[in-house]
Amino acid sequence: MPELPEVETVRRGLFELLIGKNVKTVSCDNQKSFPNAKTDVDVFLINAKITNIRRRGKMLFIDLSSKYSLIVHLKMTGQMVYVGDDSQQRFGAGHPNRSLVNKLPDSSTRVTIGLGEAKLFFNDQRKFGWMRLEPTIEIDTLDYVKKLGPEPIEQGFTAKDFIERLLRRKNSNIKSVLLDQTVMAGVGNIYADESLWGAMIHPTMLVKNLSKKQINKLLVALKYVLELAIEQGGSSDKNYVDAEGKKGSYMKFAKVFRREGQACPRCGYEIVKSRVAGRGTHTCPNCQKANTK
DNA sequence: CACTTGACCTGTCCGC
DNA sequence: TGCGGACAGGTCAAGT
Repeated sequence: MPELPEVETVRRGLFELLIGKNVKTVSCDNQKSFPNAKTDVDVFLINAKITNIRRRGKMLFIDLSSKYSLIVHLKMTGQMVYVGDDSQQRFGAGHPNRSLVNKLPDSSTRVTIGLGEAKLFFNDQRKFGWMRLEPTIEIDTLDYVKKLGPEPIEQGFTAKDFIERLLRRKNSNIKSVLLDQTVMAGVGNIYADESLWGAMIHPTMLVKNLSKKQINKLLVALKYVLELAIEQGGSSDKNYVDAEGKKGSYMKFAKVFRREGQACPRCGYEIVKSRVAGRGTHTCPNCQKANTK
């Protein structure tokens, strides 16, 4: 579920809520959600102070004064939800978040981190997500961090870089390359479909058959959708919520994602859903031609 | 090497 | 109303 904009939204929320807080208790009810919990938690997590919250691709790093960091991957259905003393006041009576926050922990809660009066819940319905405790200084050397490509929206990521990265897989279809975290980090199914629509490129087009102009247009479209989605607090098609339990509103702006059967906002043709790279894929068959060039 | 499939899990939705 | 199957935004391993 959560892609770069969703994870970034969670990061910003956690940054506001968690910095300076001390971890007091940790409970984990699913071993796989926190594999090294047993061995390291007592020493490096309990009584540690939270000093920073960072993001890389779809991963979160919660840095601690113990020189360890909690690395979190939300995968499809993960949530990091903070509930403090003031959570009830923050959301007035009748606000949907008030009841959501009230219900935690729930059946999807895998890890509960006690922070004095407040609590941080790692919820994950499908149990694909995980958190691990690792020495902060070693994060960049971990295989699953090291292999990540650059962030498409970082300062200094140019069209030249983009072309160079894409061409590493020139014989592949463009959608699977956008989803490849080693090419670029952070793009998932929603923003792959949305950016390809924006650039009027069919997802099955091979990278080598794209013109330079099309690739430039794709980068502009990709940055646009990612930045808009961050502004909108991400996309909540289903499970996703931010650090306060709020849903994101990008889906209101989505042009094709989950809009099969509706009219393309650009040309009025009916949006279709197909399968590309093993994923549900949404396109406008008129704006995005599969076989040009 | 590139691509597909299945696996990891649970919940929901759709058709019968 | 109940049941079975398909499907869901991520990633990895294994197979073709």
